[in-house]
Amino acid sequence: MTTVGVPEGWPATEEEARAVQDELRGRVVLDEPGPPPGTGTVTGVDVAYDDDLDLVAAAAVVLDAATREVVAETTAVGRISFPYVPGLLAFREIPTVRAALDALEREPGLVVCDGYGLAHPRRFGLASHLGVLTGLPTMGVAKNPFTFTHADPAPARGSWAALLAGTEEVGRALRTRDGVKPVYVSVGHRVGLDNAVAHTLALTPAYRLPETTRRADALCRRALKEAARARSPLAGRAAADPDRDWGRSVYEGRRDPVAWAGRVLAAAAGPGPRPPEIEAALELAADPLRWSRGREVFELVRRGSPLPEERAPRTRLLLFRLAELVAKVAHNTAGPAPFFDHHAGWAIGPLAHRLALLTDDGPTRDRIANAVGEWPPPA
DNA sequence: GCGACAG
DNA sequence: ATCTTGTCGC
Ligand SMILES: [Mg+2]
Repeated sequence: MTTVGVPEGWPATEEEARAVQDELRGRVVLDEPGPPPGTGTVTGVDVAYDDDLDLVAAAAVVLDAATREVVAETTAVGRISFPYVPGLLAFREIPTVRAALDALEREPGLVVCDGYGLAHPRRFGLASHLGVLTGLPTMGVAKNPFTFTHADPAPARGSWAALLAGTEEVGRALRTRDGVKPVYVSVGHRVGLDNAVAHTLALTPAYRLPETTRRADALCRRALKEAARARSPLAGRAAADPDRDWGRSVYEGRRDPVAWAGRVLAAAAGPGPRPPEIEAALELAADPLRWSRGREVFELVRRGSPLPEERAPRTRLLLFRLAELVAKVAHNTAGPAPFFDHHAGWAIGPLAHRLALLTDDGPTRDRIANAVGEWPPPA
């Protein structure tokens, strides 16, 4: 298992990500038929997430194309590199998927992705993107329809209906099992559509989804559980927690939770130079007109925050956590659904308390206590 | 402007 | 994707 961070220069906004797609889309190769089904190897890639733990796990499983037996498999774990935005899935999945592919000791052959390739608003879905970045032949098999409408294919396995963008066929809804919901096949890089459909049928001897994605899906989920367990061995328990109860009462007693959270963060950050992420959270909290941008600030803070196992100063880690909570509370107050955990604000008081106990500076400690407004009863 | 929207 | 028990159907 390899570990990866967010790549240098990785897009941080939707605008940047769309620009990257427009830049790279010209490099897709669409005039190669690609490897014939049943020859060489086929590898499935897939990703599983735990957004709360900021964890992504990817798997690559190489199958013998003729026998469909597993001949190699790798996993990689990384941080969340981008939020899920329809049309920008690749920016969320690719860094960790690439790490898993790079860890392979043998050539992957044709790569089968869990999602779309050409059948994408800008003709540059996950499979296309991965193909351009790796040079490997790629195709996409999606479980759900996306942008393009299609007729319902006949009930027999092998039947299909075109995914049409105007008059252009960008993919096919393909029935892989009799009477079962179709999958959605589109080409990625260096593979033709007929060939992609043939591969999909060759990979679905028993179930709706290709064996490649079934195996990669199972493996990356296992890898995610393993990574989550390694990070917090005690996760999963829910015990009575007096600190949490106190945090709840402090938070819910506030007239203006967002401004309060901002003042607590300001006190905890102390005077002097502050990391830009903290600064952003402070500016967010200070201006009600910005609260609806809480989600973006949350993502900014999350990207900049040190990993729990990193040997960064404890206070710095907690400060970033506090900034995340400020952004969450702001979003929950003014932002559009979906909301963060409704109880996010409950953690602010206890977190500030812990931070205060860790600071050597007496005045800062007092300022934090002051900003919070009350202090937990001694245990 | 509103809703839909791969994983 | 993820949260989760039972339940409807072959
Ligand atoms: Mg997937």
